[in-house]
Amino acid sequence: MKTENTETEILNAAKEIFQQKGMAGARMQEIADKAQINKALLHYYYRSKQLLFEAVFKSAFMLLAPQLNKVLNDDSDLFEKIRRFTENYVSFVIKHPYLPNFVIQELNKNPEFVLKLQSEKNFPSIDKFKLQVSDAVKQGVIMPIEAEQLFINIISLNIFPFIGEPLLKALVNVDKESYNKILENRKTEVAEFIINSIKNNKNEN
Amino acid sequence: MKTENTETEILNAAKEIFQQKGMAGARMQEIADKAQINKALLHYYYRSKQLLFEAVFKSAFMLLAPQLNKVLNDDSDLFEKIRRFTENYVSFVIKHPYLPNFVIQELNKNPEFVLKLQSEKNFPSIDKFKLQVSDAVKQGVIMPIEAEQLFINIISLNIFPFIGEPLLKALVNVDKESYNKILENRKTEVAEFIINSIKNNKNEN
DNA sequence: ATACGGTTTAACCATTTGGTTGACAAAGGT
DNA sequence: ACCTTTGTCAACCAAATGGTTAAACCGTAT
Repeated sequence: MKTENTETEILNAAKEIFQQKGMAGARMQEIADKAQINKALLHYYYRSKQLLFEAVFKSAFMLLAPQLNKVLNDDSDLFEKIRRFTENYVSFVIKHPYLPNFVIQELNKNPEFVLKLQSEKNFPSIDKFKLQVSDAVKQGVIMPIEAEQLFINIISLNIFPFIGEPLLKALVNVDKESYNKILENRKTEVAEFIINSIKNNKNEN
Repeated sequence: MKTENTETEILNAAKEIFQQKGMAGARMQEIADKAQINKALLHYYYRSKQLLFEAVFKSAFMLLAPQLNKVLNDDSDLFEKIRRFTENYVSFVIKHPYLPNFVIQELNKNPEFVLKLQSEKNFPSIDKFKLQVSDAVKQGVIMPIEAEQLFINIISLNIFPFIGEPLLKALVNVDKESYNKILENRKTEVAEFIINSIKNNKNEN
């Protein structure tokens, strides 16, 4: 009886395959091979491809959510928060290289999926961040900007370089190694780029 | 004999299906249905799913490339160029909503694809942009920044809000209509955000 | 030892899917 | 008129694919 072990073995194999090939491109047999078990076991534990996929997807999102919460519900100072998030995010994605792309991609092909996620307890909420931004604006720490726009900017600058890697690597015309250096530099560059844009230079208090 | 017409009819149908469902998710029968022709005709004109897909992909990229060239090889002033690009890009994507996501996605699943694209004559090159940025830095118009980083920032801020729409819409917690308003505002907001970040305030010459 | 529960497998099944074939129609040249 | 080329289709095919089944396996409680 390996019981519990097999189930997670399957989930791990499924994560790899689904995240690399997507729902449509993944093959149940390939997942079974990677988990080194009989294909029937996939159905024994997860009933169907759809359900196995949903387990993988939910698990992936649950890994991503706390990352996003770092920008949204952390209590630290706005600038510090931006710095910490941009620095942490790179290391996170290096550990899970296919994850952001996977989540984005499947969400695009299945937009109603988001409803299931939103009902989860720890789904990130932007409310606290909005207050923090409007406070910073009122106190003259930063130039007027809508929290939504700032949030979208932060996320875009951090996530897209990974999702668009093949395209950007070709456009910037560098090899894998140089691109990784560029990404490494972004750990600090992006935060300064953002802060530089929003900080209010007229008030030096 | 409708000849020439059928071929483009197929390509148009294939574009829609492939861009929405990706290579793996697309079905030849569905493309034939959308083109209102017999499935055998798909193979008569394009031999295989792979070749039909490549035709669609290349055509999609050829639409995207000139957009990117606007940032790279246009002769206008740096700030003006950034403003024009961010403004134009939104209208472009509204016309081709699935296109950027499609290109990014298939490039991720097929990174060697990029080689075929790079050999094309009008593949965007960053060289001119690099010169322009380093000149602007030398002349004190903008703060020191590497052209590659600036380029990645511009592209990220403009493309990601579309690719990540389902995710961002949920995180920012707004409906389709409000999100579109946010995107509309970004036509100008993004350019100012970028320029604000890089422009040198100390030299007012 | 035996019976029982959950676990695992090989073999199997129905459907889907990309691709092919052969007949036939519609021009177009001679 | 007749033959060749091109375009179109219904029917067909083999392979792949998600899913099922019935039997075997195995630890454990009786």
